[in-house]
Amino acid sequence: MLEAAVERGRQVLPGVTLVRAGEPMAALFVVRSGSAKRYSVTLEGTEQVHGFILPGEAVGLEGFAGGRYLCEVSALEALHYCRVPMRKLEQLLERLPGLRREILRLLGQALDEAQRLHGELAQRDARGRVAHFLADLSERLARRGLSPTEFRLSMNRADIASHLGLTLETISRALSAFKREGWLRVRARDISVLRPEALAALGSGCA
Amino acid sequence: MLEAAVERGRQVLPGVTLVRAGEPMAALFVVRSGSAKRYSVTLEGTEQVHGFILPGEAVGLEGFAGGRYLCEVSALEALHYCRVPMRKLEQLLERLPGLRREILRLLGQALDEAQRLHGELAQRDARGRVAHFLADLSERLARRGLSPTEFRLSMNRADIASHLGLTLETISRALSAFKREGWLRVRARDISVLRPEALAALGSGCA
DNA sequence: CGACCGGTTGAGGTGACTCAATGGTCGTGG
DNA sequence: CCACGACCATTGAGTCACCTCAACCGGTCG
Repeated sequence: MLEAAVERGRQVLPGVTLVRAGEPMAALFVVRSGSAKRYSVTLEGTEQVHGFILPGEAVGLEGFAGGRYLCEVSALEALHYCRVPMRKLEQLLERLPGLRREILRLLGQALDEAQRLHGELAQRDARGRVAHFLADLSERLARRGLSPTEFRLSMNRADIASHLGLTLETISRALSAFKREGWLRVRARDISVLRPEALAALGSGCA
Repeated sequence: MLEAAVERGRQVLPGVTLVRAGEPMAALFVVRSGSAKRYSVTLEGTEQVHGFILPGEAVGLEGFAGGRYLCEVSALEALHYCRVPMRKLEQLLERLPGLRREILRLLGQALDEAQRLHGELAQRDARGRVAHFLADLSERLARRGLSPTEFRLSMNRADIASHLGLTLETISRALSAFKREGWLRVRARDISVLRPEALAALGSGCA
């Protein structure tokens, strides 16, 4: 049943917006490949990046609050995704207790993630935040079977800065510092993690 | 059916912990009166306050992530609450599509709230965060029919500081500054808001 | 070749933190 | 009734991390 409801094989180019804040929540999305950024636009017109979406992750969950999406999501790379229209989703929730639990789990996880991020911003300094960001990215990539030590950042420094509540210069300086200390190799957006433990330590706890 | 499932009229004294991180998620709580703080304990043993719970608000939603609570919740004042055991909740979700939507809405709102907080921490300075905190509290109190301009903070400065990613001295200084400028009257935990517009302006946008 | 965009690096300013002292309020016990 | 201590809040002085502004570098595209 679930299989039948999913619309597969859609794709978009980099820069294309998947969902817009304020639009009615017509469907739930899951990214199959590529990556995206989730952000909102403040009253002053600046972007606030709330997070980055990797393969296997869901898009549009905040829409459950009021039937409308609350964030914009736009592709950072060429991106494949599938979508489940809300109509069908509601019908399926009626019949499949397992799916019910799964959706609740997804929402709970999103909440947990938001909470962890809150803790980071509230407690860590710039280097700690950047270290945590890299460690987190690394772990999420590994979970999808990709290399946790060699990867390419699909977002620019300004996006990372917005997400972490810093400036792009500070991001750049933190990366340079990690490079200088031999923890990373950095070439523009290509990252090689040489000492994952060092990052993890800075990123979660023993600052 | 819903009525029958709710266990009513429970109460606890200030300081008592309602749920603990790591415990199996046995029930969903709703606070009827009083207030509570939601926090997690970091590896170093410090508290990170994630939010404050007012009457009419739910406790324990993050538990959906993995069947266990992720935060501690403890009462700041004498507190009345009711609870819905998870067993019953699952049965009800089977039968009541309205309840299903309601739970999803609650989770979506929690996500929205977390996201707004993220924006605050990432973009605003100390005064802006404190102003937003007060404006938000004021609005939530008003929604419950309480005075939006005269209230008593049930949490201490350290809890506010932890929540906003600041120090307690900075909270104190911000409140004193607002007092000096004639926006507030502050006497220990008693707050009178004299110029709500000024707070709202600082708290959301026109910094 | 030149313009542009994203990223790096430097110099200087400042807002928030740290550390420390003072003040207020409440509950307890003399 | 007052003395005392505990706890919370306020205020001040000095430091430091991050921001701001600005110059520079290296690709890429016309």
